[in-house]
Amino acid sequence: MSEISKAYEPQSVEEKWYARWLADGCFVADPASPKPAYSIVIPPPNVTGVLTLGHVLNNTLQDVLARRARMLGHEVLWLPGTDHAGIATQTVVERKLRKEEGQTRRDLGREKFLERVWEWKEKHGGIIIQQLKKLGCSCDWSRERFTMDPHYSRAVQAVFVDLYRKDLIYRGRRMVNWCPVSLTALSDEEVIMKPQNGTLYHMRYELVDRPGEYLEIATTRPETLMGDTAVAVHPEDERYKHLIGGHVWRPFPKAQIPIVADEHIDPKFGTGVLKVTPAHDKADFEIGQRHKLEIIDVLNPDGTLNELAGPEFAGLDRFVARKAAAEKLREMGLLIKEEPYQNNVGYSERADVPIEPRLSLQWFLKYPSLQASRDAVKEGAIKFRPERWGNVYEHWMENIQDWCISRQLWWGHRIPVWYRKDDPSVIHVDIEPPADEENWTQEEDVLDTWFSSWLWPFETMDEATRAKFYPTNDLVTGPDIIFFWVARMIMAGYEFTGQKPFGNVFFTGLIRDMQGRKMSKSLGNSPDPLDLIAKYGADGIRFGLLRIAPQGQDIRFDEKQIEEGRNFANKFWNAARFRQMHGPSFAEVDLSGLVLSSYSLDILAKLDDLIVNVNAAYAEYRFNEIGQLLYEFFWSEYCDWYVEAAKTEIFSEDATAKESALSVMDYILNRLLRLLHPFMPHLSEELWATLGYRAPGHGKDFLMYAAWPEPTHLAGLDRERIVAARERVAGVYQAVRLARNLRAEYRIPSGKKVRFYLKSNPEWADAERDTFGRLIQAEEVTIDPLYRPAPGVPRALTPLGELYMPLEGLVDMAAELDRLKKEIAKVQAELVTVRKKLSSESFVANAPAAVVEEHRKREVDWSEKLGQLQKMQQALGS
RNA sequence: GCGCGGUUAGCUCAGCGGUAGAGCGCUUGCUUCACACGCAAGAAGUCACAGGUUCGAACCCUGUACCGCGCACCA
Repeated sequence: MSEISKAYEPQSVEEKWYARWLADGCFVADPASPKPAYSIVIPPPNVTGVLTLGHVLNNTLQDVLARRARMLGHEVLWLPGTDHAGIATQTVVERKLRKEEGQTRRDLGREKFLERVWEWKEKHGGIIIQQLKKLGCSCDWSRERFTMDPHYSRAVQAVFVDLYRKDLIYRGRRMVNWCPVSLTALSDEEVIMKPQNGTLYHMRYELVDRPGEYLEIATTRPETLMGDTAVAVHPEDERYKHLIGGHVWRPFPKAQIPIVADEHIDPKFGTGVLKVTPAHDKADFEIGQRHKLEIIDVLNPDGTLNELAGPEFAGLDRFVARKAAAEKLREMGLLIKEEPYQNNVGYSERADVPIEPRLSLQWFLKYPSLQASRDAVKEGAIKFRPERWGNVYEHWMENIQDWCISRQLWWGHRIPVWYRKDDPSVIHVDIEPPADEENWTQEEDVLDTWFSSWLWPFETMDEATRAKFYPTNDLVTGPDIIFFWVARMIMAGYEFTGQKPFGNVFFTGLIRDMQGRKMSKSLGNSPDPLDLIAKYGADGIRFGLLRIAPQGQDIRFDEKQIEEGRNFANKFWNAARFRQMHGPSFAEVDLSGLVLSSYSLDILAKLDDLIVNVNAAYAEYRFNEIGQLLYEFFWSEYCDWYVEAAKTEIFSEDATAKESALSVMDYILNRLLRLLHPFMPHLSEELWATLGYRAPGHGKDFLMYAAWPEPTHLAGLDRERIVAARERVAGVYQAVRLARNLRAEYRIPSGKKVRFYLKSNPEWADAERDTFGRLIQAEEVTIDPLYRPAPGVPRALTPLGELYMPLEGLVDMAAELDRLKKEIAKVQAELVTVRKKLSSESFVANAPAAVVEEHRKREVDWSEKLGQLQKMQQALGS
């Protein structure tokens, strides 16, 4: 046991233990183990990802669950890995290519480009995995998976083929969300509605049959009018009813387009007339279908206008074209007015630009196993925490639309479909290409990334692993991906394994900044967790975050909270250091062999309560409460009270008493370190080793494999004695508080030793005198049942007896009288409140006996206090 | 528009039917033999508002206001 430094320095300790755990294979899961299984799969971060505070919270929670499960004797699998993240990764590599080589992916060609992406992935990908290790995550790294591992890729394709054969996958030309930057279709979930300040243009189209008469139309998108193939009004709209069936002139390219009637039109909006552009709006497309309208697509995939828009617009960006079209209308005298207007526009989640509804040929999936998936959550086979997310899930499932699963990207799982070169309507759908491959061309598109991650809980496992560890126990994730990932995993689980993929889903809250804003790179309000780890230690950030992370509630991040975690670690460090200073610790303590002080019995009983409460909080995943419980017990009960009280024994000449107190400290610290381990693994492991503790565990020497402590209920000890001891300790502590109060009231400097007189029965008060005196910085506590205080000596009525603190003329008496007066008024007010309550018949009749009893006691206490104060007032006044 | 959260001490948050709690910050005093990343004492809240249920409400019910989120959306 070497001397340890005053302040905890986490960096070297954390590195050391992480390396040892790894070297010893502590995180490796054994499918052949006879122990009961416990498993979690990590929500695979993007390969391009770097650690955010969200990840820290999320993965700390998983680590807590995994580490506790190990201590409870489970064989634990925490399966890590990363997601290939189609668009994100492709974008990163494309950007790099453009910047460094001035090339586009098309310059390289598909194969060469993909080689580059893999190269990038090997070199820069998965930084986040290294960062998770810094956090202390106990993942089984030997099983790290990637959603484009060869096995995994095959599984993704097999699933596609399977669903195709079940008629759940089909190809169709439909309106999809098109991202003009990423140049791919997106699913509905990848579109975010944002309010936009735009302009509502009022324009007019001339009636073909009635030259000189016009229909007034309001639009936010004049640049698409070249694709208009009708105008629509509500069939019952009296203003326009007579015009239905007629035509108007589309100004450019000039053409006659019909006036149709459609229920979809809201007569109250704008002018009640809608220009119908079936190629560029979902609703318009549907109107077009109903009225068999022509579809004129005037946009290129990249959001510029094409030649169908006319030579003066072709090539213009959609937003430039908007102004140009409005300008042209103005020149033609067709623009009536422009007004500022706010509407909601769908944005591409990734590229952060407005998406374009676009008609294109895509692959779609009818979601499988919907019923089973809905029932699972509704009936509790899968439990969402907090439960309210179940409603969100149910609502989405109820209104679910087919999933557009094809993406016009290169990085991803290529769709296993081949078209015959001589007749593309003949298709081959299989994992394997057709035998005469040269006569076929493979589908260019890849699959949506989520079409691979929805298999994550089981396709990451081989058969033996799955037999042992699937279904997994807990999933920890953010509610923002409930549709993207959670719901789809449940469906995939039932569809492909016939089972739920996990039993519990714990949704964390979002971490926000102090202004309540989402953390984001562009705002620059997201602190780098690695900086925080360097500054406060991984255990500090873990504990700090866990303590403030309530159940599924958003969290405002404040570095102060992390500081608190670090301080807690430091306090632990010093508590261990204090223990270590007083000689070698006892690895295993048998309480029944010791003569225990009242203080020891009291703290041991509190430890039992702590274990019970911590277990109860774990059962409900109330992590913040666990943190709170540990903090309070350790800091306040153990350090502030027990250790301070036990110093009497520790510094005494009585070797037996000293050993008893030190043994109890070992007993407590031993269990406390185990309880702390999931939250602060490195520090607890270090102190476990420093103090030389061992515990009956699960075969390995590390704390991380020590058994989870159980409450003993102080078995084997005399119950009555415990009760009496605890009562006495409570009395002493209360007396200490009152004495300290007295000192502070009279502004006695903390360091000043003071003489106290205790008018009390010496028989037992004497036994606690040393400890009592120590706790109140007494020069001496004189116990004298016959003590006669001089008039006006400040006193406190304590459970130990009347305590006096002679001031020896150091205090200003006038100020003292003044203070007493105020105090008396306060006590009188309290008395009134209590008496009022007690005089209420209904209260006495209806409230539980214990509550009434407490009020009675309070009444007695307050009146005693009042009498006492009044006496003091008299004494001082005279 | 529909739904879900939130509103408690200066700040961040616990509490969810029986005298309002923690950490930070603030005030006062402490180089007390583990710890100033500390110790001790303290000030500080009509628990958003209005009704209701109850002997009793921050907590349950009904509304209102404001903040946030999700879903759906009208050009």
